[in-house]
Amino acid sequence: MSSNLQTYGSLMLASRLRRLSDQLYAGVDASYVAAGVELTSRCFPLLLLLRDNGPTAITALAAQIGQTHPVVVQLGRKLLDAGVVAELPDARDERRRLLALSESGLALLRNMAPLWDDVRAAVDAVFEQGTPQLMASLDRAEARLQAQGFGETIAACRRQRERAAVEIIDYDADYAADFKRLNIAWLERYFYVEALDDKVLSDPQRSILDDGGRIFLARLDGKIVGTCALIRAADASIELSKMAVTPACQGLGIARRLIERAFDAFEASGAPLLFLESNSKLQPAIRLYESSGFTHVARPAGEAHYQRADVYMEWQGR
Amino acid sequence: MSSNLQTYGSLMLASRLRRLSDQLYAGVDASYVAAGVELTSRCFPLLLLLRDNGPTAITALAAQIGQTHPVVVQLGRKLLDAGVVAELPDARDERRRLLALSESGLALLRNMAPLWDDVRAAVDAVFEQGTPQLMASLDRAEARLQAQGFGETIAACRRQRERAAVEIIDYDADYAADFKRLNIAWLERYFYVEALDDKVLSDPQRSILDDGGRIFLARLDGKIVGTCALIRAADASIELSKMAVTPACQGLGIARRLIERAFDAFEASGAPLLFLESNSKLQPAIRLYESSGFTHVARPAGEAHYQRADVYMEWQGR
DNA sequence: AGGGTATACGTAACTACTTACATATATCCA
DNA sequence: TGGATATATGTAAGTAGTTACGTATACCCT
Repeated sequence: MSSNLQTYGSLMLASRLRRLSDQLYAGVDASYVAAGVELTSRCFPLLLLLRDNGPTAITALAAQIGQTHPVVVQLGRKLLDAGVVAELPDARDERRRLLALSESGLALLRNMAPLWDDVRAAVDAVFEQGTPQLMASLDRAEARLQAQGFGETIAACRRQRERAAVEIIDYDADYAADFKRLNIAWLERYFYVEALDDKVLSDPQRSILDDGGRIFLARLDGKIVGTCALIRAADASIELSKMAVTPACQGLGIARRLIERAFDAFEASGAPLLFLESNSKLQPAIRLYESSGFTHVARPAGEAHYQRADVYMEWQGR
Repeated sequence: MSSNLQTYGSLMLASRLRRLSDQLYAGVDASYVAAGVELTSRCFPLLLLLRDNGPTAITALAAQIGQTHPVVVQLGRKLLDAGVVAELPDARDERRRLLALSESGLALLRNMAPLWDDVRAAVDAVFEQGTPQLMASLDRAEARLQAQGFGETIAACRRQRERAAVEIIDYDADYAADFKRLNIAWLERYFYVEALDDKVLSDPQRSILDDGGRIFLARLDGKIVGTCALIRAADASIELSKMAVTPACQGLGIARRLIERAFDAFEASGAPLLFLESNSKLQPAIRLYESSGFTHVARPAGEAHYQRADVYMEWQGR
């Protein structure tokens, strides 16, 4: 036997649910026709709501049946024609038009009771006692999807997968181009490339590593997507610098993991002080630094290394 | 809080499944757009089938995705335009047109793998570990519906309910009109009304009951829907007669229950013989008599009561 | 009080299906 | 072997929903 949709599991869930829904609708409609009911099954959610909640405005109905308001407008027309609902104005809001169940609508609903018993029994037959669990599952799923749409849920899963797939690795000469590319892109995005930048970025071996500094890289699927560096200052203190993550991979916690790795290296080095320089317009970065244990302190004597630096922070440990 | 669809339980299942399906489709499509996939999620069932089953004809694909063939024709056009499938003729059947996955289609599917992992993870998140049960439930429901459509399932439930709601009661003068109506309708449907019929049916009290006969009625929701009678013959044997069930209520086992009640009465009466006369063209009725313990025997001396009678049976007990 | 913004409803156009029907080829059977 | 019947595909029109947009009323804020 060749493959069919069942083979693909939950990937094809939407398709199978749609098909199931269509079959249920068709069956119910057929049984209504057989019973001489003139309206289709799609009309009854509306009628039941009107019975139980009294006269209701179009958009309120739409929200309750979980569909858009044009559906209610169209259904409403049919129901008015059939005489099972009446329309009345809303005294307090002239934009509104209330739909209300008519006498004949109420009579119709009373007549439906035995038919509906049959429908419920048929659902139970189809799901073989699984109906309560199914309904509970549906309730939960609807609540979940109300809180967070399915697209966002997928995006969250993607982020989580990528987060797990990101590795933090040590610098290697093979990555020189990546290191430069990421930092230049960052500079061009937020500032401009100063003379010192180009010197440092073009030869990280001499400008950072040979002095006892460190460079860390974040790798996702073999591609370098983030970096940061520890640079040894003249007085043996260490500067956290060259922090950059590609925009496509922001929000995956990569910066935080780079910093954590830097903290490990700093602590192992025995250096007396870890500081950083940044710019006040980089609020998300600064919040990250603050939440990682950096505090704003007065800059010690001496000039900032870069023109863009108007923020100075020192690390207090985790 | 006012009612919403959850309140109505499995009656609104079709509506809720449809809504859920739409939300899932929309979410998946959004994630495809975000990932730069040009095709919509509805295309992929087809592509997966082509990958796993090789070149396939239009209607075969339609059957496997569970939709009608025009869908496949339309989808196929889109997929051909996109270059992900190719079409080829079927050497053995010139009516057929086979769709086959192209190289770029295969490449596309390979690229989808991580995205689909996210979709599956998101489904699991939405159903909170309930996915396996849900899929099992779906499998069962689909199998059930394939064996018997939902409309038929509802009809079967209706029959069962009505069967349970039918009561067999004793005749009462209030029901004289019903008794006559049912029998006349039956006669006009299959034969014509003979002189003796009208005499018997118009005054059952004198023609049946006063001789020690019995009449039983089947009542559904207060309405008389079936009848049968025991008529005492001149030689003290008893004839089962006047069996009629309204067409709308046939198939509910009403005739059988009427007969069973007649058997009870016959046994209580102590009469020596229970027989019936019928017509060979009433095959369903005759099969019922046969399965209830009646056997065909030679008619004893004497004429049949009615012209239409060409079948004579006697009861051998249950 | 009045001007900008939000909300309620209606309408038009689009999507993803369906059913119904037309046409060509295949198959079966006397 | 040819004629009836069945099957494969295509096409047109209908259905149940959607999004996008227009208009009128309500609301909010200074």
